[in-house]
Amino acid sequence: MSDEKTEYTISDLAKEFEITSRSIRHYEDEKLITPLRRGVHRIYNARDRVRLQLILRGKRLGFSLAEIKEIIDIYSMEGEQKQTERLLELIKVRRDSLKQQLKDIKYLLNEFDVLEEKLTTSHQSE
Amino acid sequence: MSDEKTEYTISDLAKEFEITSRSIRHYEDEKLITPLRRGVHRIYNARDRVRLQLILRGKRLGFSLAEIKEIIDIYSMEGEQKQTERLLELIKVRRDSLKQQLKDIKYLLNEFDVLEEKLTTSHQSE
DNA sequence: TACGAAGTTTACGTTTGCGTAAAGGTAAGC
DNA sequence: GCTTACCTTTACGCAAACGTAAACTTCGTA
Repeated sequence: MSDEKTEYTISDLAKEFEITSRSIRHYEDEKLITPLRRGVHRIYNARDRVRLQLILRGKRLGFSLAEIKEIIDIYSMEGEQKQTERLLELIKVRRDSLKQQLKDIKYLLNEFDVLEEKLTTSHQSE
Repeated sequence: MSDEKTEYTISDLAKEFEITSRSIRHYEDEKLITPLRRGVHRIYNARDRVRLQLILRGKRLGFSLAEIKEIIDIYSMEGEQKQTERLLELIKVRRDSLKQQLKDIKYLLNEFDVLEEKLTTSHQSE
């Protein structure tokens, strides 16, 4: 009845996302994720798991861990009395960057289409 | 009547793309671009300029220089008798990666929309 | 309770992508 | 020929993002 699962060990998450435990500990060193401790062992919850997903998504997009931390911090501050203006500014910058990436991707995908077309048709006519 | 311009110095390109000459030389060290030489000086042509654009596009997408070289090599082999199968395979891998990035970007852009909405309306109601 | 699997900290090593001198060669204009 | 701006190579430096080894500790279970 609970949300899927409520607790994970470091190797649970490492396996699920196909990364090393070392990486996860590194993200913790860099303050991107802060699991609870049961004694000396790290205990991750659903929230931590979502954070890890965000980290990996950010990495796939080419963001540095510092940038990802910035983005994650935006999320963590939700519904706060923080500096709303600053948050909106951060979002704007990030959004512009992502939109540029969108263009780049569409350009490359199109190039691939053209190239593939060229390759398969020339292969056909032999 | 020719194509825009036929020759560029290293600083021409550095200025145009807002990077350092050092970076361009580094890309050459890594075999991503190989300009002609007039004596000891590097001379870049339109083709080199396109390559540089591809390099920067790849970087914006988070690819490593090694990966970008692989992509560029695909282009350079166009219309050859190389291993067509291998090229199609490389394209497929790259395309899958780009499509994943597309998903990631759309996800984040949507999150930003939601977050911005939340921020501006709550700001309004105060 | 003894063993093996998995977890922990500490710390040095490695790769990538340039930055940054150092020490000079070259080309254009005066 | 001298200055100035720009180019060259060589090479050490450095931050980021982990890899990897060492030397334990802890937990499940047989």
